Amino acid sequence: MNKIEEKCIAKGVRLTDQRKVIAEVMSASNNHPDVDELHKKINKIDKKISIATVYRTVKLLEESGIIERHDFKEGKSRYEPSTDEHHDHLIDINSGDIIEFVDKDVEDLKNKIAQKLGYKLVDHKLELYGSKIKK
Amino acid sequence: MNKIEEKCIAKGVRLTDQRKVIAEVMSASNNHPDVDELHKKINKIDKKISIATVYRTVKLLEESGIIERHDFKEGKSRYEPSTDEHHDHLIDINSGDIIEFVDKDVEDLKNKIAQKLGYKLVDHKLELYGSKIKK
DNA sequence: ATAATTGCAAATGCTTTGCTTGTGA
DNA sequence: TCACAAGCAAAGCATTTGCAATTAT
Repeated sequence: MNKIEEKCIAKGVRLTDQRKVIAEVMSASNNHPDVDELHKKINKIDKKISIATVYRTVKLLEESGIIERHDFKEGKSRYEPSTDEHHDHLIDINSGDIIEFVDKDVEDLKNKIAQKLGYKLVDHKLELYGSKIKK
Repeated sequence: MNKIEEKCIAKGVRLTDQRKVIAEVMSASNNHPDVDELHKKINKIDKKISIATVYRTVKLLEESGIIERHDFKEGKSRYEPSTDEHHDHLIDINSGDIIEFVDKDVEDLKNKIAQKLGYKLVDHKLELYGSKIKK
């Protein structure tokens, strides 16, 4: 059983056949798929799962904190399994590749800034857009 | 003449009556309006300007670097006049208020991280979402 | 003059939803 | 059993676009 299924059980999210397939594909993906990409992969396993179900499930999983949604500079959302440690993203503006990174200094700064402004930090994102430096 | 009109001339962006009104409203706004809010204010000055023109103009101005688009966690874009110095945003999750801040440490860190990952930084954004701390 | 711009309405792309049928606990 | 989930098609919302008429330079 994959991580996402486990978390569904832990959170009391009902596991249907469709959700199991979605959980499986989502767990196996490491490239922040959008709903359409997800749906295509899912349909290779079960042709009958509709895109509406993918939308509903992805929303449910996000609201349960099991996966995370990102809105990079495109018109659509991308998803990834939640991780224990917060990380940020660098998006390659040429290839579209998404690189994850963790930076403690950034995390500290975020909190410090929010506090200075009189706010409790609830969520945050740092996105870097760049082009590869040729060696 | 406002800053946006000035920049249009500097960049060779043709100034139509409609664009002058849009530039004026955009210049006067300090709260990151979305296209609909913009259109409503514009229509108080000139009822005949269509929302399609607002969309086209806002896109043109953004591509010319005269204004900036932000996609906060809503389904729509918000705009603000470009500034000389880069700044980031803290969004009040309760009121929707947007607070701008400049933090040199953050700017330095962004560059350092991109460089470490082998990228030249082209664009970047840090968004903090928080709730006001009661005093 | 003429290439660019506008307004309108229709089209788009992503996402959500109403409704009926199916199903997991 | 029965509240919840799925499939389908239709609707929703922000944004873009084709086209004919208008306008800035």
